[in-house]
Amino acid sequence: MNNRTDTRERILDSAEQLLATRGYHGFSYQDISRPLGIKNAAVHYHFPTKADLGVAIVRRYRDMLKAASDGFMKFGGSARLHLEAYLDFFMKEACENQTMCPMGVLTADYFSIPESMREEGSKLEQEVFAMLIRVLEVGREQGELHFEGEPRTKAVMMMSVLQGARQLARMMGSDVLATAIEELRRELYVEPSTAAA
Amino acid sequence: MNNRTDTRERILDSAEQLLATRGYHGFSYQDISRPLGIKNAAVHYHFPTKADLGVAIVRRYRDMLKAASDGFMKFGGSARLHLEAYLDFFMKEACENQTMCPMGVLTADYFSIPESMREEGSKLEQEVFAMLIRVLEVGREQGELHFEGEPRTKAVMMMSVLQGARQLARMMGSDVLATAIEELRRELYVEPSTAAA
DNA sequence: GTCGAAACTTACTTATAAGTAAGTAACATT
DNA sequence: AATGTTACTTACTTATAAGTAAGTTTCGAC
Repeated sequence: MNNRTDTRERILDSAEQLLATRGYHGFSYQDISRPLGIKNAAVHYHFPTKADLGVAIVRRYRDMLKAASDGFMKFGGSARLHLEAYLDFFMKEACENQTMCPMGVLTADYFSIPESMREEGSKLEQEVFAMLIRVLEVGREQGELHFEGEPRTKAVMMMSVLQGARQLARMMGSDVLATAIEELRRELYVEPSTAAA
Repeated sequence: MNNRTDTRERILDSAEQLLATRGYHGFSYQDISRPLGIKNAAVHYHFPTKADLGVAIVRRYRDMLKAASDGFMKFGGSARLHLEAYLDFFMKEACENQTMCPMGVLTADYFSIPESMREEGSKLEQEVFAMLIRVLEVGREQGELHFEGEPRTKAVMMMSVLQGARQLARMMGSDVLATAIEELRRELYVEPSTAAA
């Protein structure tokens, strides 16, 4: 059982990395099995089809995000700190291996991935979106975050910027993502000039 | 010669569409040849390798953008109208067939496309980026556009939002992109509140 | 009317992806 | 000590992608 979980988990780790780097059609079972020193069919044992594997990756990512978010709520949970944690995590993940945002992968390959993966991706998207909106709402109430208009609109802008910048950074260099995140922080944290003077 | 150009151009049209819909690894020469009623090898005649085809698609897109931008300059060319033309074009292209932004495709598949395509993509990126920065600079001087900070930073944000929102719209629906573009316009066109009251 | 080049088609080859069926080693249970 | 289940491996099959070599048609120039 220890061994079982181990191999399964290692496959998922490797596949997640490959998916985020090369997209759904950009890697094969061989790319997973060879570096792990196992056989192709071993991967099929744990994940009969590539669709199963894809779904499992997204599901695990959802679980991880949920756990991280829940864990954060337990510590008082200021909206600003919650957001900071997310941005730090996002930035670190992006810079370490130049991967795409998981939502970026899913939307890029959207019309060529199995239906089951699309469904799982849709759930992830709704959860991330809901989380962001919630943080923005609470943050504004707490006076920690500042923005005009609907939280939903701001959430759309933030998700788009993060995903877009992370992808652009692969081609243009990581400072593009750093610039974008810095600007997002500035917009949200600095109070509008009405309070000044 | 008429016929030559015709088939070549039709191949490019079809391949461009496929690339923007399914990514570089998501389509094959068959997907191109079959609907056109030609043979697989006919595609290879015009584009010996898939890398050649990919490069040609990006190159043609660059040429098209350059022509459109140049054409716009001839008509007086207010920065705001130039930007409007680009946003309209972008929105229309996205909504008609739920394609990705060309830069989105290139960055998503970045580590699994041929080197030659990466180089061509890099040129496209620099041109789009330069164009955007220029429009922002001129627009601010003309008093048509309003934003804080460096034009480069604003350009990074805009490119990221456009690319990110266009991809997210494939999963979440086209109103996400509409919302994002509307918000971009609002930010740029509405003067900051210091001028009011 | 023939020659040659352009624009293909026919008919392959080679590699790889995804998946399966049958067998085996280890270990856990009764 | 036999039995079964888990976690694999070996050895395939099938499909498809990418590319190539050689032949064919068309059509304009000479």
